[in-house]
Amino acid sequence: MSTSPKLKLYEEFAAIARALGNAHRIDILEHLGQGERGVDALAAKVGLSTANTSQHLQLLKRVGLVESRRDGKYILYRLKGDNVLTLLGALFEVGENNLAEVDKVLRGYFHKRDDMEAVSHAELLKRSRDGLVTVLDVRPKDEFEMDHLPGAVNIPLEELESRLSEVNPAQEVIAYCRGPYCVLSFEAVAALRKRGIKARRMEDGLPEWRAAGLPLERS
Amino acid sequence: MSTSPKLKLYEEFAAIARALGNAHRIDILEHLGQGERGVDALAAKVGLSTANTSQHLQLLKRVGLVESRRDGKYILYRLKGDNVLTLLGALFEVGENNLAEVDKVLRGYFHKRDDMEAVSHAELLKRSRDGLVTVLDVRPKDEFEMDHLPGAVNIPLEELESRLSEVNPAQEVIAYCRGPYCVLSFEAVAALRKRGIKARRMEDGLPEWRAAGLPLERS
DNA sequence: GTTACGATCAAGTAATCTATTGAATAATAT
DNA sequence: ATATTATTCAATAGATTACTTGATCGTAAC
Repeated sequence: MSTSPKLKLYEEFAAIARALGNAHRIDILEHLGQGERGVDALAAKVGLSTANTSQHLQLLKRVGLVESRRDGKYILYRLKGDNVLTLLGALFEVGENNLAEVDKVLRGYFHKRDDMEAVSHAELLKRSRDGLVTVLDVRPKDEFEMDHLPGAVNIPLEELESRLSEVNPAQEVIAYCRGPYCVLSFEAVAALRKRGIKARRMEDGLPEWRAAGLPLERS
Repeated sequence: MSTSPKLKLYEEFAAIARALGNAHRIDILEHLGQGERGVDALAAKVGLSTANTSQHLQLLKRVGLVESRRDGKYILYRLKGDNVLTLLGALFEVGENNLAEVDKVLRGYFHKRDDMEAVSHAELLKRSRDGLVTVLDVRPKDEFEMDHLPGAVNIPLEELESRLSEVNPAQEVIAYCRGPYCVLSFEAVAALRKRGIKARRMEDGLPEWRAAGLPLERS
């Protein structure tokens, strides 16, 4: 059995899986989910050296998870198609359902995920259109500017404390962030609630919103 | 930043991905998709030593992709929930769409996949109920006996040549197998067509059929 | 041209993964 | 009890992976 064609195929699939087999690369993919990024910018976001980030990106590219284009002296990387997000979603779901460790981290750190009943895209859209809620984008300013939910207000998490007056305390706040496990929105909801402001999280993040074909704004 | 909680979480997800990062383990998962199996039996199917298979299985178990139970002196492993199949499906899809290598193998070996327009579950079910087609299960006898599509005929691929007379040449044959990349059904369709018998493949395999909640038979 | 900057490459080290071997358990059959 | 069969454990060698460092290459600005 000199490597059957099936195994050859599986070897290719396994290579894709291996590419997902590193926490930093998953982090990189989440950031790319926000939109195109250059290597250096990404490196700063994920806290790795440029060279290292470049290598991770090349690996991801080799297995077809991301693609790149040159823009002047920058090389911009982006996710290659929506099925990458689907794959990540499937991976997260298995983890959340099948791995006790994940559950522990979620419950322990993320202040009990279920407590913060997540708001679905549909509900957010409806209540936002009716003017019933404040949609809060807690990502850094540069990410917000590239793309955000329609009508969203941007207060990066670090500034939330100091800019609390900008939030209308009479309305419920729905916070969102990069993805389903982005810490920022969990923290934001917790902080707002401590101030007595009604707050919930959107069920996932901007990339999933975009993948669902829902409208976006750019400023 | 002493490993943020997000990275800790991603590390768990990455561990799951790494578990999928080996062709043999994907093979094992495909076989487990057929149903519960003991270690030795599996080892024989996937062509690995018992010890090695055991280790792979334990790894898969550690990350929540499979679970096990004892039955007498056997320890039976099975997939842990349907989302594992979903994850595999997502992985396959990314590979098929984004990786040129995969496409090459598919076209090269599998006699041009698109040529054999795959039959959907719904179409198979309908045409089978109307008695218009022969549903052919080309997996080994033991797998067939555990579970198979209703009304399916079992002729393992190796026996197809010699048992060709059992196939009604007036009807179209729909062959299926273990999963979307199971070689057997591709081969079977090719062999049948060479004999002038109309034949197509089901779009994927038995595990996906079961996961879709469609009826099964046991003999 | 020269300089600056973003990105990649090449080489090296420590850590991890794969498969093998042979020994150790665990349950059943005699 | 003892033997048998199924599975796991422990130790190991060889391959692969992650990250660092410093050199190199491409493009744009001066």
